[in-house]
Amino acid sequence: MGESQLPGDAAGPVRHHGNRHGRSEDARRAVIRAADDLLVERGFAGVTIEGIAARAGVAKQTIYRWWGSKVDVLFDTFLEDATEQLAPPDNGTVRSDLTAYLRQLAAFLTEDDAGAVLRALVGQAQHDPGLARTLRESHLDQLRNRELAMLDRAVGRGELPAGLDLDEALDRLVGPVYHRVLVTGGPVGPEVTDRFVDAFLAACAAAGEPAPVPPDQG
Amino acid sequence: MGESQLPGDAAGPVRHHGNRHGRSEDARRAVIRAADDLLVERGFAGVTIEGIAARAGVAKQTIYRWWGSKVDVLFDTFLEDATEQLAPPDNGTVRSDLTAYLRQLAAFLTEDDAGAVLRALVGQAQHDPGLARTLRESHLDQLRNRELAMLDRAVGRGELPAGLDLDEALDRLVGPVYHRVLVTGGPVGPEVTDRFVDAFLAACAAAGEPAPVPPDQG
Amino acid sequence: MGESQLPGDAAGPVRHHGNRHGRSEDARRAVIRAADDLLVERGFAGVTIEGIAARAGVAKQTIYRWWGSKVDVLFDTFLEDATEQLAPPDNGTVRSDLTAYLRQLAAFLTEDDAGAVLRALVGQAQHDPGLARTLRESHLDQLRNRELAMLDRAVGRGELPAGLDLDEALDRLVGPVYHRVLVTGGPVGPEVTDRFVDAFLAACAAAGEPAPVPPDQG
Amino acid sequence: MGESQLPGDAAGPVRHHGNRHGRSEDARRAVIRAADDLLVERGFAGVTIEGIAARAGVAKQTIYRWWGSKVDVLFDTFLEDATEQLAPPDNGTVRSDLTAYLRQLAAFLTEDDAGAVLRALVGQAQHDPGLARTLRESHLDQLRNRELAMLDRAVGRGELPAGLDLDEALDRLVGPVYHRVLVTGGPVGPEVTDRFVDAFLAACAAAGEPAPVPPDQG
DNA sequence: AAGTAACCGAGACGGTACGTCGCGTCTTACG
DNA sequence: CGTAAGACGCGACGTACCGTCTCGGTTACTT
Repeated sequence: MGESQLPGDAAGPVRHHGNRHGRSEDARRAVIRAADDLLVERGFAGVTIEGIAARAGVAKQTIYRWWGSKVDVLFDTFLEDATEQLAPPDNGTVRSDLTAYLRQLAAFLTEDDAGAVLRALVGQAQHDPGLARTLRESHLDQLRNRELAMLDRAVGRGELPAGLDLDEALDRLVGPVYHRVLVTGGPVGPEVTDRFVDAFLAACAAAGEPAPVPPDQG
Repeated sequence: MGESQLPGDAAGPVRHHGNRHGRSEDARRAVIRAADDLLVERGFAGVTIEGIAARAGVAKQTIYRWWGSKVDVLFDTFLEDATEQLAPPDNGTVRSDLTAYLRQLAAFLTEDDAGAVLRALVGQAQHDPGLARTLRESHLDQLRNRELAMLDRAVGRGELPAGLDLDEALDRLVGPVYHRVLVTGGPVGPEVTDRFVDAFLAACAAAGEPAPVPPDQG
Repeated sequence: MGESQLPGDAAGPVRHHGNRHGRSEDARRAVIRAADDLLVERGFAGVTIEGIAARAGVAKQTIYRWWGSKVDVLFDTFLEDATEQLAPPDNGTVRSDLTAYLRQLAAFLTEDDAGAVLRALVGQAQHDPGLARTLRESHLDQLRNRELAMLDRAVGRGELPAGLDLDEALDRLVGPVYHRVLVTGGPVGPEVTDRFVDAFLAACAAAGEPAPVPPDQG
Repeated sequence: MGESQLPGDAAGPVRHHGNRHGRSEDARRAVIRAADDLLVERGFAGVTIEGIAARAGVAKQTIYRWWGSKVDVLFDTFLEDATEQLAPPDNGTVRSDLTAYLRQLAAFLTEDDAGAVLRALVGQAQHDPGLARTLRESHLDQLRNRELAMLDRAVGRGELPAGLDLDEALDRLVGPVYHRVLVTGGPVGPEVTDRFVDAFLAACAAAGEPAPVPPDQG
């Protein structure tokens, strides 16, 4: 999983074809493109190594040389178009940041091709602990850190209470969105995500004051 | 999907054996049991029709006669042991109900065998819209209705504001739990779920009053 | 093989249907008819117990109750229409008897439905010694005896030499016909079979005299 | 049927191993050998693609890649060991040639493993016109041509009448042998085949002279 | 007239083998 | 040395029939 060895990123236009100078960039892109297309056209089960190879005009061995499985290829497919697509913003106010980000997240998950890939990967991760780990380490953790930074900026600005557990706060924010997308299939339009932000901010505001509803006595 | 036709339904010791009167109850249970065991022991990929058949001492054709796929079998596996396992309680107070339920939900998803099946099904549903639909219609909707009733009781008692959108409220409650389980893999122990309930109640309380933090002007 | 128990042959029109008095004649005929049709329409491989049962509107068990296999059914099929179809004639002269019989045999094997069944059975008998034995004992031996009697009559009339080995003579007569039908697929029209008879008779005639060509000295 | 594409043809140690240059010769031989063994040990019904694959240590797909059915494999099995096994001799005299050849043929059909394969193929050909055609075109016709040449040499030497229909003559010669082997199961030892030759030669001799028995008047 | 027993249809069952698909590994020839 | 090509052993797929079984219904001989 995730054993994809990227080619010489910095080295400029390395672009060979059946030679001794490193992997073929053409082949790499053809594979990723083919995998993406197949996922969108035929769904996860329709993505096979043989299918990718045939569609990309590439030998199976070439795929196995650089990736470990079809999930690995999809993973690169995902990284290719999605890495910077989900950028927690920095607009200056919590409300603005959060509403913007949740709208962006919802749209990404439901409308973007890369979002479809992510859903497929998260789905597959339920069957495959190794993939789950790779997925988190290679992507979700970075994203999460950027999301946490967004919250941290709000704390710095005094918009969120200092003692807030940012991890849990984040789950309370994005959790409902993921839940609708992955589990209920319910709508996640801007009105919905905006209200999620409202509720989140209301809870945070209340947490900074004496709780108006006394805790459970039992 | 979900094309399993149950036999003698409600009552009566209907216990046939492969004749014109319907399917063999023995075979049905052996299949479901085998699928469950295989999922727990070897994971989703380790569940195969051939494997189930061999383990259950049943012919493949018998499985194909009554179920459409391994997912279908797992679905019945899930219904078998989980239908009543997740019962939103009615303890008399919101806080008590919600903390109890979220603890129960988290434990189910992370510790119970049926929870493992549910995670697998939700994962597979990401690749299979038909399964997603069946899963919701056959199970998740009922559960959700019971969950909504739990919230509704709290509204009736005046513990939650009357104008609350219960659907969104529910997503804000259980969403963070599912998110941790399905996406981040973070912990969902009682302390965590209790704090989720705290935050939820705080937000609801605030919603019933003039908001102490003014909404974003932009 | 050949375990078909025929019903009370002599007892008149025994014709019941789901009772305790013996097998259903309707079912028996429907089965035989279905098997015959299937053989002609779809060939030997297209004859299956399930297919016969479905086509005859009969339960599989009914077939297994009275026959042992599809070959057994075909066997009855064959006996039904072919037992008396191949009757070595008694016209008074060898030449007449033999030409008539060989023409009849060739036509039966190549044109008659029952001939198709016989070819199928002989074919199957190559794979199945048990069937081969049954086939000979139940049918071919009787036929052969009638054929031998035909030759014996000719010997009695002095038309064939007294010392003739009738078994070998018969093989020299019908063997070429079977060979063409079963092996080469060559034509076996009346002109051909008539010439076979000519040659046979010529050899027999020569055997009654001093051989004009001296035997090999080596 | 007979769609087996042979590799390196005539000569040269072409010995590849499952690459772009053609099929694996090892696999081909293992398959043929396994099929042969299974036929001899368990009969035609005991020959299955799965059985062959297992015994040969070969994947089913490899068999299906190069052959179309078990009959196809048996066909190659047969060609492998039998092509030159039946060689009509050229000893200089008809009697010598024919007695030798008929003995050889009878022994081949009744004792040789390849003979068993041929019997199975001829049997199967009764159910399968395609196989019948292939069998004739791929093997029997060549053999027949060699047999006809043997007779033709005798005609050239003046040992057989010039006007003889060689095709029919051949059927009269080998037909009785095939008949015994395929139909009656009667013995075909040297004494028997020698007498078949005697009769054949007697008929031919008589055909060259005024017939001592006048033809039928009716 | 009721009971009973043999045969019927239907069809589910545990199996074997089918022919296909995709896996991941391999060997080669080319550039 | 990386590539396209593709054969290989392997495992699982979903299907077709096999031969066995249990069932409820029908019918005609008991009693």
